[in-house]
Amino acid sequence: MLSDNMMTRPFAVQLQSVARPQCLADEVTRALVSHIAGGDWGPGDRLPTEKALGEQFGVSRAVIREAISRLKSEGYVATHQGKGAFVAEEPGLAAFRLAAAGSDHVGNEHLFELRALIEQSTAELAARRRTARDLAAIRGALADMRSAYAQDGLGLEADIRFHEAIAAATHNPVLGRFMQFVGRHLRETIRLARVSVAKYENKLGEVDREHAAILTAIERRDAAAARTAAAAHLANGAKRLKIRL
Amino acid sequence: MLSDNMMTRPFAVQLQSVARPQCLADEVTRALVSHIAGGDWGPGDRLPTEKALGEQFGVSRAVIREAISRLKSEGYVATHQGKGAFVAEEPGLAAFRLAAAGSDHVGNEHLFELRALIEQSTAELAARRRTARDLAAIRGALADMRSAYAQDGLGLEADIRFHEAIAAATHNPVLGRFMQFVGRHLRETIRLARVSVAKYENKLGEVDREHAAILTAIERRDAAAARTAAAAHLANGAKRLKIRL
DNA sequence: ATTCGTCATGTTGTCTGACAATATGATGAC
DNA sequence: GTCATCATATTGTCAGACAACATGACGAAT
Repeated sequence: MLSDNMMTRPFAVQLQSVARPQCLADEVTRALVSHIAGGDWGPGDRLPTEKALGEQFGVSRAVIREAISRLKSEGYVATHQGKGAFVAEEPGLAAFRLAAAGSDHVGNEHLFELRALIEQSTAELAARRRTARDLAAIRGALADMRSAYAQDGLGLEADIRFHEAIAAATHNPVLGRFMQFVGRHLRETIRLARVSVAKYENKLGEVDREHAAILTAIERRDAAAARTAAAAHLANGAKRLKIRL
Repeated sequence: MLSDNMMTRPFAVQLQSVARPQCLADEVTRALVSHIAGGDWGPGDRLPTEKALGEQFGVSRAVIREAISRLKSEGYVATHQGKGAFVAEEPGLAAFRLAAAGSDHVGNEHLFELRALIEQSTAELAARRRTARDLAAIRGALADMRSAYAQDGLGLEADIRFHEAIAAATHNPVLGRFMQFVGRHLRETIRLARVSVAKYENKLGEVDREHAAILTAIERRDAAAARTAAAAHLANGAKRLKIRL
């Protein structure tokens, strides 16, 4: 990687592909991560010095430092002044990315399935733990969604708030934040589905009934019913999205 | 944040707390992230120029660039040569961290609960989709664990392999990698529990029976039983860890 | 008057060199 | 042998310079 012809010197023409890095630090970061994830450098190993890496990649120390700075914040390496940079015991443990270190994209069906699983468990937990406040937040989001429907809107933002309010009702902050993370990654997917459902199939009533069923179960503190209702909602959502699970 | 007295110049003594930054880029990164997460700078807003930030924080442009480089790789900002750095539409969406942007640590009970939820769903899916190969991998890990028991070991590494093999059997790469992520964060917690269980309570047989129950359910492709068995394993694990859920 | 090229300015991207702070081994005094 | 001292190597930081790009102002050509 990083072949000579594109990295010899500042003048890297490289006008072939649409993907133009435009940032040497990106390239170097990718290269270093793949070295670590690929096992070339194992936990505890010392990386080459910044000077050596700079010469190897044909870039200045500043670029190398930017790349290593990223590796540090992602938990791939730890540096010690005067000693060097060392691969961490559990490289990459600091942050989770949906796309694996090597590949670039993740199939929507896999992501949607992950969301479906979490959502079911979240609904179940929310039914057990929701307070009156939580319930009010969930009801409020559902009401906003209905207002949006009435005004010919999609209610996408309220939809997301609805699910995030349920996640908050679990009173598990990590769970809540992860739901949020996954949900927002699916946001565009959800939006497209919502458009087609609303405009061409007129199934917003169906979606609303599913949401109402979840809310009712959470109101009644019926954990099993909440899980079932969430599962139904997500399964139908997958159908509407033409995703097969 | 980053009050003047600690960032005026290279000579930042600051010998009060145990947390010694030792890296200005860390500090600047934290400050910038908290500005964005805190809403001071909203999506689409332009950040101050690198020069201005450098003067504001009392550090050189190189440090600012390292910090912004991290923000870019975490999806907080996007930069455009000649224009500036702009807050992303969905700041921080690129990576998920267990500790929220502001706080530093996450309670083990919350993390363990998240793992328990995922593990149940994972076991259920694995029961539906496992191939013969998957089954062999799971069996192998369990066998290794038993060998470790017999040799007076803890079998911790085989334990982790057991659960990761189940995750792999779902054939959902995102789910598998997330399980791995959470599991490794809990590794130390699990290890401590395993030590106490093995040495002082002699309950390794109990653990083994729970693992075997999960395996059997997956063998039989009995999704409901797999979920139940996983739930029981995690609930008992919580007890052994003295975590109340 | 409009359009277009040119220029000046500001910003990010990169390079270079220097020094400070820290770790490590070698050297030498005791 | 022990310990202080020094030289060296490496990361952390600073400073200045130039390249690449964006933007608006200005003026010439139509």
